[in-house]
Order: sequence, then C-alpha cells, then structure tokens
Amino acid sequence: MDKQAVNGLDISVDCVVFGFDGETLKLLLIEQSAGADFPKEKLQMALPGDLVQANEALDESAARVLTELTSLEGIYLKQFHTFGDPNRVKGLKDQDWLRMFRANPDQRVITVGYYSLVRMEDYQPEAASFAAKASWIDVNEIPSLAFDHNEIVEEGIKTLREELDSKHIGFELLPDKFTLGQLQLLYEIILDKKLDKRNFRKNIKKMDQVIPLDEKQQGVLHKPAQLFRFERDEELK
Amino acid sequence: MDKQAVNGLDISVDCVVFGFDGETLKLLLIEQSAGADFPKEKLQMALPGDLVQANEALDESAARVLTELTSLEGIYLKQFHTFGDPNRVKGLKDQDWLRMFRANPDQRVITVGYYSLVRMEDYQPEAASFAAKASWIDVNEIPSLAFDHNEIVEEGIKTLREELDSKHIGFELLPDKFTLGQLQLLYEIILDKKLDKRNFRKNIKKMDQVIPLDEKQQGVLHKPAQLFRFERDEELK
DNA sequence: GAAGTTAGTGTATTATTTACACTTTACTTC
DNA sequence: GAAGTAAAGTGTAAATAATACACTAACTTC
Repeated sequence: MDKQAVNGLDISVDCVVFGFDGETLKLLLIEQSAGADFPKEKLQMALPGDLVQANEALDESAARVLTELTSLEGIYLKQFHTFGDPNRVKGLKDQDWLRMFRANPDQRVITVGYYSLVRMEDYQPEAASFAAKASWIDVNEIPSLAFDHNEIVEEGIKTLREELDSKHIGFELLPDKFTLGQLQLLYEIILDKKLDKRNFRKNIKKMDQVIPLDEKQQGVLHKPAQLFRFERDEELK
Repeated sequence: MDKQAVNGLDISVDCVVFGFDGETLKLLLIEQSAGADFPKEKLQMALPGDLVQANEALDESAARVLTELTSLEGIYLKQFHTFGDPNRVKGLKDQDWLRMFRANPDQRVITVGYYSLVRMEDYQPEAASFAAKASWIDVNEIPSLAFDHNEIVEEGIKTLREELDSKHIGFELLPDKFTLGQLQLLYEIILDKKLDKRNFRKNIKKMDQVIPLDEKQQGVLHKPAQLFRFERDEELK
C-alpha cells in the first residue's frame, strides 16, 4: 500500500579529515584498498569511509572509520551533509573497484559526510595501523578522487570555513601548545585571506579559553613566541 | 572482503514544513494514513515524509513529498540533518503502524531531514489533494509524534533560527505583499524575542531586495501600513 | 469628534571593527 | 661580541554598527 524503495540500498559514511602541519591545510586521503589481482593503475584516492553496519549509529560509524584508520579516539567529528545522487557510484571510473570489492556493485549508495579535525602531531600515516595506505594531501593539491568525493570535500571545506569562528574548531588542529602566530596562520589558510595581527590577537585574548603558558617557543631563529593552550569546554567542568 | 551492512535498510525523507498565519508559527503535520481496519486511536501525527524511491535524488524526494501533499511547486526546501539511530523506528508506539503499512516493518530506516517554508495563503490543508489528513499545528502545541519526529522538529526549528538572518528565508513565509510590522512579528516569533521597531526597520531598509510598493494595507482599524514585496535573487537576473 | 490602535520616524550613546608602524627579543653568522 | 635577521609583541584613532528611547500620523469605530 505504502510506496517503497524498489532496489536495495547501502548507506555509508565518508570523512573529510583536516590536519595542519604549520604551513598548509591537509586532508587525510586513502588509497582504495587493492586486492592481489586488482591493477594498481586503476586505484584511486578516496575519502576514508565505510558502509554503516547493522545496529551502528551514523556518528558511531564515522568514529569507527577514523579510529580504525588512525587509532585515535575522541576526535572532533561533525555530520555536515548527506549525498544521495542516485548515480553517485555509477561513474565508469569506479566500476572496476566496486565489482571487485562490493557484494552488490550496482547497488545505490547514499553517504553521510562528516568532517573531522586531527592534530597532525598525533597521527602520522607512516605509522598506520590500517591496511589501506593513507596520506596527508595538501588541500590545494587534491587529485581526482573516487565517486563524488571531490564534491564532498568541497562541501566539507565550505562547512569548516563557516563554522571556524563560531565553534572554536581551529584549536583542534593545533598542537596542545601553540603560538598566536600559528593560530593566525591557520585561520588565514582556512579563510583564505590575510588577517590583521593586532586585531586578531585582540579577539583571541577576549576568549578566556585561550590560556597563556609560562613557556616560550624554542629553537627558532628569531624572537621566540609565548605558548598558549586551549581549554576545551569539558575541561572547565 | 570489504565489510558490509548486514541487514536491509530503507532511506526516507521527512519534511519540517513551516507556515506563518500572521500570529503564530505553524508546522504542517499529517495524520498517519489509516487502513480500513487500523484502529484510529493508534494513529499518531507525523511529519510528512516518504521512502526515497529508486533513482530519485534526496532533494527530489523531499520535493515530491511536498508537492504530493500541497500541490505546490518550487517551495523552499533545505536538507539540514540525517537521523540514523538504529532504533529510531523501533519504539513500541510505532510497531502497529509499521506492521500494517511497511513491507519490512523491522527494517532500519535512516531519514534525511529537510525544512521547508510555505506561504500559508498558498496552501490550506482543508483543500488537500492528499489522502492523509494534514493540518497546520502551532509550534508551541506540537503533540507527541511518530518515531523520532519530535527530535527532528527540534533540530529543524534550531536550523530555521540559525539561518533566518543569513539566508533571507523569513520572506518565504509571508504573502507576496507584506508590511514591516508583519515581518517584524515573524522574526520575533521565530527568534523568540522582542525586537526594537526602529532598529528593525533600519536593518530591513538596508536590503535592496525589499521593495516598497505604492500600496497600503486595507481594512484595518488603525493607520494602514505600507506594503512591501521581496525580490528573490532569481528575479534579479 | 473622541477613543482606540498600529504605523512611522531620528538622534545620541555605546560597543565593535578596522586601519595602521615601530620596538623588542633571541638566534645566527661572521 | 657585533651586526644582521626574522618574527613577536604592542596601542590608538577613526569609522562603522548596534542599541536605547518617545512622540506624531492615519485610519476605524462608536
């Protein structure tokens, strides 16, 4: 009586994982996992993601993907958009891989996009625990990715920009101890515009979550900067 | 080799449809459709929504639900969040209905939430073309709804609030010709706070999309207000 | 024509944002 | 140890935006 979806359907999560190395904004991308006889030249880079498991909430699923990949827990993760174009996994470029690795390669897949912020110092892909090869790629040098992942990346970056100010998420990308110069540079890179140093510092110093430490930068060839740390809300309790 | 979702799965869209009658903010709710022998007392109110069809994009699906319900086209519709709790349709209160109307009542359903803004003058549910009974319900008097729809409503209202200023969506809820008093009242109701009349008007008059008409309100028992109309971006081209 | 009701208008005050340039400090090199 | 280098660190004035606030105008009803 009620209408009903005719075909089977899978749901996945894909994570747009940002990192900052002090110079450029990076994205954590994986190489699609290759079987013994899958031709290497047909492998593409892709966002880390996976099918959602039975009895697994969406947030849990995204957290699992990240933890499996990086062994990190408690990472900032936020759902930002769901991508459901009926043809999003029907591109020619993706067929070989789907036929090799998916039980139902022709099945429609709807994916929920998450973005995530990782301290790069906490995770270097060389030490990966995961089968698929992962690496940090400069956001300005993203290659053509599997499926519609380039579009997902675009949306993820847009969301990061929009939420940077209101949600204090910049700090998630920095080491525990950071300088105001590093923080400003990060903001400039994400927002893609220059900021005024004095005004920026004025604003930051209004936040009482940013705490000056009795400690200075070391080993730089100029005046060392004071270090700060960010006190997350949960630490305030 | 690759992991895979074990059970079958459905995906749906649910629409949080706002309307404004000049006094309060309303939500368009439907009564779950009842079969001949389904006990009326077990029917709940719910958000308009439906399973996503094969080969149907998510946005298309949401637009279809709204059009089937209201016969209106080109309505403002925006995806805001996807709800995927594995138990979101497992509540006791929802079992009877699912068993009657769904082919796979135990199947997990993930739903994509959309919010939508409808000019109430354009649609009065009494004249509905749709089977299920629909009605405008005051947002402050929302009853307990089917599934997790109360939660979806909460998120939808939150999103409406956040996007009210930045996206000019208030105008979508007003008649073509409106007064600044009506507009202010709408803002006050959505934001749930009083606004200063002179400052509000100052702000509105900065937007050159709000165009004063050579026309006044009629039939009011006080000084009639000037009418304005809102020029949407697409009209500007 | 008096009473009731909402429309419509301006200004002074305060807070926020912006623009802008020089001195300080530690390290490195010679 | 002097000179050079490179980023750190700092304050103020001007412009803009946000806020607070009270009366007159226009129409309807009685």
